[in-house]
Amino acid sequence: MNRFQNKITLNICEMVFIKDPNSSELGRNILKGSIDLIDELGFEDFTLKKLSKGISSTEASIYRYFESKHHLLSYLILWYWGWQEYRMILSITNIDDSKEQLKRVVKILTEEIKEDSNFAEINEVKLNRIVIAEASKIYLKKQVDHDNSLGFFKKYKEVVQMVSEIITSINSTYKYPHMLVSTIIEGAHHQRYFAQHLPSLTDVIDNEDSITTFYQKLALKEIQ
Amino acid sequence: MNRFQNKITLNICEMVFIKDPNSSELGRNILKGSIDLIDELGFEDFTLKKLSKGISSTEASIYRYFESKHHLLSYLILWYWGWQEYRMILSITNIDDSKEQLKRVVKILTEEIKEDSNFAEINEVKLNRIVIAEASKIYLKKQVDHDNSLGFFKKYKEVVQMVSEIITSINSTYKYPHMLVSTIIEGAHHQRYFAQHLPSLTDVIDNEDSITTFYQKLALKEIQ
DNA sequence: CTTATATGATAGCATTACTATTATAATTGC
DNA sequence: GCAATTATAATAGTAATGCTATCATATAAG
Repeated sequence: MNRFQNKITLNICEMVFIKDPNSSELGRNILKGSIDLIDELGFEDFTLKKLSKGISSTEASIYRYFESKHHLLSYLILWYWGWQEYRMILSITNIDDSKEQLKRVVKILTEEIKEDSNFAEINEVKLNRIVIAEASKIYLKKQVDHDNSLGFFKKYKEVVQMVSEIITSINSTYKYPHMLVSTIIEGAHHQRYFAQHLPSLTDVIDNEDSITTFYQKLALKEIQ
Repeated sequence: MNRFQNKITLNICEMVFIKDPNSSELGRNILKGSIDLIDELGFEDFTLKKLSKGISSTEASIYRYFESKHHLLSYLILWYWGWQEYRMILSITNIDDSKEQLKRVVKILTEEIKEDSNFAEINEVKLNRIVIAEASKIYLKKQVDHDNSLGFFKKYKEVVQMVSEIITSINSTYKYPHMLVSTIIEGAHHQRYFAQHLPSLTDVIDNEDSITTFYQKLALKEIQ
């Protein structure tokens, strides 16, 4: 995968930011610093003031890139789904069997990210933890419809759509592809979180990625 | 169900409140008022100051019942799971077939609550919407381990455990009962929310409870 | 070398989440 | 029936938050 990285940039919809954080040193510091700090403190205790200190800048400067901390988190999540889409496409390239495709994309969507694949200033391991713990907070808000109209959830929807199409190509009569896919994605995130904090809500088996195994099997059984 | 209601009270673990809100008029006003207001404004815009105005009391008085607004929400969620546990038990009483039991409890956990069954000051229709939109916020926080040790999630775990046991009685070799159950519960909540706000993440079919149908079938197929 | 642009420094403001103090009303114990 | 306790209200206050506004300085482009 590495040899592609300097050839592509992930496009993030301009509605999420005021000024593209990829266009400057400060912008990239904001991205890197916010990922570190949100992962460390959690989104509620994360503030743009703390971030500005961490990257030796000021609150006012950060506000020239993002309208609010909510927008900043939304950007990170959007970036994550763009990245996942990219990984999914790579992983099924040249694979003809739809069932194998499904297994592979479910793996990508449910596995724990364990290494930082060196995408410039983005630490994917931390970002994955942030998505698990914080992503639902961006849509579980009264402003959801407004944010949706601005494209905040575009990449997430594309990911769901892509997997839904694989499912449909396996079983064209299956009625609930989107429901199944979003259940798997959100479910896997919950299970990873539960495994850490509320283990009685899950069934973790050591030395085995039971979460990925569970959802891969579930998907195939469900659409038969 | 109505004839039971004045005979039982749902016990909420004392760690969640300072003073039992069921023990006084003001306490009951707090419960009723907070359900109305959280449902209306969402949890982030809900404040104890606004609540105190709504129920003609003061912030300081509310703080004698609940340590924080987070504790108040936790109480409401805990009450909800106690109520769901009670409904589940009633619904499988005298039903011998485990598969039928599973269908019934999955229905309870995934269906939309449409009528207020008149449980004193609790409006279950609104509370159901609150659980869907806000419940994950109580555990997606850095304090989750601490809150867990105080029993904030006890009822939720009991509900998951109860369904897991039904699953095990259908198929004693099935490896992931808890994972399946928490996937169904959280999944159903997400789907209800998506149907309203992000419909492309789900598959809603009019005049049919596709969400309940989907999860009932999914559960049975999965554990075969 | 002027002018535009990006960033920094500082201050400020309304709101939030919560605490502290005192006053008053209602209940309970005797 | 009255003192003593307890519950609630009224008010004020505090530190932090999320965000804005202003002005100065550094840098870069034309």
